[in-house]
Amino acid sequence: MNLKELSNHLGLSQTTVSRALNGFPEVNEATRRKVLEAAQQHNYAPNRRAKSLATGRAMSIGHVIPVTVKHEMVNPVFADFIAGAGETYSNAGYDMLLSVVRDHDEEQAYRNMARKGSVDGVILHSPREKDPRLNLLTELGLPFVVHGRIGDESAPYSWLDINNGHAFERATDLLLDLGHTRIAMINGLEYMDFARRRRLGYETALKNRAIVPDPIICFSDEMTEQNGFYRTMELLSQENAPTAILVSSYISAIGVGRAIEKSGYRIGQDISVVTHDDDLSFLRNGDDIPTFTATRSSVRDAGQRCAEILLSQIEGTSSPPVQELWEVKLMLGHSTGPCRPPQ
Amino acid sequence: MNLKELSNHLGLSQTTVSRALNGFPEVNEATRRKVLEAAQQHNYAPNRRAKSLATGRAMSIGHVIPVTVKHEMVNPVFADFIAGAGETYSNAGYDMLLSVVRDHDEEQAYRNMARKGSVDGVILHSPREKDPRLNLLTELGLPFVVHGRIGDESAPYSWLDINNGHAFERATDLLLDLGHTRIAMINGLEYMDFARRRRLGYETALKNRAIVPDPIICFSDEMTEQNGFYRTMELLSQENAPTAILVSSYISAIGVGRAIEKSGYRIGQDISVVTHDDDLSFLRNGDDIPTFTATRSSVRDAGQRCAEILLSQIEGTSSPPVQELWEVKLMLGHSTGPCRPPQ
DNA sequence: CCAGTTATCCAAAGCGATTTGGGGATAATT
DNA sequence: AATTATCCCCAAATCGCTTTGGATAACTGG
Repeated sequence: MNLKELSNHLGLSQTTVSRALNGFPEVNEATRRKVLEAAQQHNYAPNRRAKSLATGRAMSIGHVIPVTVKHEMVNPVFADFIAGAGETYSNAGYDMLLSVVRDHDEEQAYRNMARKGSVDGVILHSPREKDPRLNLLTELGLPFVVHGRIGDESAPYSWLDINNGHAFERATDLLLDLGHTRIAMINGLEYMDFARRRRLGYETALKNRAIVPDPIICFSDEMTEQNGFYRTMELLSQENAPTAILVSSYISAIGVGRAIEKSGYRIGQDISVVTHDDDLSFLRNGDDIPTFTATRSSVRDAGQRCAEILLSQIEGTSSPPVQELWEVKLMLGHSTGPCRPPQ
Repeated sequence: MNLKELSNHLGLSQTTVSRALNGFPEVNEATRRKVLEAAQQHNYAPNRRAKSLATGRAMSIGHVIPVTVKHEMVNPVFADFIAGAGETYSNAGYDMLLSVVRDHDEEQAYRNMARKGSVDGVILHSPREKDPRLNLLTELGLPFVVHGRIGDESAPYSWLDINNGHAFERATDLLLDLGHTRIAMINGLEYMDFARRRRLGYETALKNRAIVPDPIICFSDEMTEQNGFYRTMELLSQENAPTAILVSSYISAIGVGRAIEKSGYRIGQDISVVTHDDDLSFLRNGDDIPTFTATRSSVRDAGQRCAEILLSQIEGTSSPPVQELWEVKLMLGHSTGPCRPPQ
C-alpha cells in the first residue's frame, strides 16, 4: 500500500493525504481523521526511501564501528553505547546505520556515508589524540558528535567526554593515600585520547607526591581480559612488584583479578586494584558495594546524550557546538586497602 | 555532485553515465573509462536513497536488538555477531540498520521495517521456543534468517544454530565421567530456545546415568556476571552443595569463578566448572589451554554465515531455506577435575 | 452586494537515481 | 546498392513521496 493507492482509495489527492498524515493545518479535521483511520487500517506508512529522497533528509545516523586488525576485536562498550543512542534515535524517528570496518578503513567509511548521502550525521567513536577524522568530517559538512575528545578540545566541534584525567588522578590519589607508592597502570592504547588523558592524570598524582612514574610497570594495550591477566602476571613476578594496580577497563580488571588470585594473593589485601568502570549492563560492578573500587560512568547514558546532542545539531539551526565534560564517580569497593607489602 | 551534473559535465546523457558506472555492456570502453575517471575525480557516488527508490531494493539489512526491560541489558554477544555480519554486508554493498528496542517491542520494530520498506531482509535474534516473529515475518514477506532456532525446526525457514543440546549433553557427560554426580546448572532464560535445548541436553545426560535432575540446583536467568556470582554463592551455601557447575555463558562463568574463589574453594579442584563460550573477541577464554573448560563456538563466525545465507536468500531466486546445525568444540581447560567432595 | 479573507483541496513539479524503448551511425551481409 | 546487424548513445518514464503554487467555495465585514 503506497500513498497513491491510499489516496485513490480515499478519493483524495496525494497532497491532502500526505498533509493529513504529517499534521499540516490546512486540512479539515474530519478528513484528517478519515485519512488516519484508513492509514491505520491498511497498515500504511510512508516509504522511507521515497520520503528521504523528497525531503533531502536521510533520517538516519551513522556509527562506524572499528574492528581492530590486531585482535579482531570490537570494543564491547559499543553494545551499551548503542543501546543508549538507539533509544533516542527511535524516539525521534531516526534509524541507526552501522558500518563495521577494519580500524584502518574508518575514514573511508565516513567518506562513503557522506558521498552516498545515507546519513544526516555521525557519531565519532574512539577519538585519537590527533584525529584526521575531525578535519574529514568538517570538510564533508557532515554533522557529528565525538564520544570522547580529540587532543585539541578548543576546536569548535561537539563532544561529550568524561573527565578521564581527573578520574585517574583521583584514583591514584586514593591509592597513594592508602600508602601505596609503587602503583602500576594497565592502560588502553595510548594513541587513544582517553588513555592518554588517564595516563596524564596518573602521572600528575604521582608527581604531586614526588614519585617518578616507572615505565616498567606501565602498560598500554587493548583492553581485553587476557591482557589484564598477562600484564598482571608479569607485574607480580617482577623484583620490585607493585602493591597497587590501576586499570583502564573493567574487563581487563577481571583478568587482573584472576592473575592476582592465581598468584596466591588476595585482592584488596595484598594487592589493591582500581579500575575504570563503564557500567556495562552485562558486567555490573557489584550492587551496593562494588567488587572493584572504580571510577564509574555509564557509557549508555553517554550514548543517549551524544545522540541528543547530534539530533539537536541536525535539526537545530546552526547552533554552536555543545561540549560536555562529565565528572565520574569514584566508588569505593572491595579491591582496595592499605598498603601492606608482601612477604 | 549528482548524476545530472556529472553527465552534463561529461556531455553525456544520464543513461550512459549510469550504465557506464554500473558496468553495462552497451557502452564504449573509452567512454566508460572517461566516466569512471570523472566520477572518481569529482568524488561521485550515486545517492543511496535515489538508487534504492529506483531499483526497489533497500540494500540494507535490519537487526533488531532487544534491551531487556528487566535489567536494561543488551546481550554482549551482539557486538561480535554484528562484527561478523557487518563484514559480509559491506563486502556485498549492503548497509546494516540497527533498531534497539525494549524486548517487548520487538515485533513492532520488525513490522515497521517492513512497512517503511527500509530493509531487504532481517536477522532474527534470540529466538524463543514458540516465537510469534516467525509467522510475522513470513506474513510480512520479509526474507529472514534466524540466529538459533524456533522450537519447531521443521518449518521451512532458514536458520543457523549450534547444537546446544548435544553440547550440554557432552559437557554433562564429561563431568559425570569425572565422578561428579551433583551437577548444578546456571542457565539462560529458558523461554529462549537455546537455553531450553541446553537444559534438555543436561537432563538427557543425567538420565542416562539414572540421576534425577534436582531443580534446587538449576537456575534460569539473564546471563550476567552478577547472576553467575550470586547463584553460585547460593549453591555453595546449600546443605548438599554441588561439586560441579554447568554455565551457559562465559560472562556468567566469570561470576561463578569469583564466587568460588571468594568462598575459599579452588576452581577445577574443589569445584568443577564447564561453560559455554561464544569466543567473544574481548573475552577470550585462554590461549592454548582455556581458563574454563568450555563448549566453544564463535558467534562472530555465526554472524558472518547468517549474513551470507540471508544475502543469498535475497539475491538468489527463491532458493529453499538453508538450515545449518553447527557442532561445537569441547575444550578442556583448567576448570574441571575429578570429583573430590569438600571436607 | 462585493471585494477580501479563510478554509480546503488539488495538479504538477521536483528529489536522484534506473530502465525502457528507441534512434542514428557504422560495419557486415546479401 | 539495399538490407540487416551491431554499437553506442539518448529522451523520457518511473520509483513513492513532499511541496509549490494555485483553485474553489464558503465566509466576512463594510
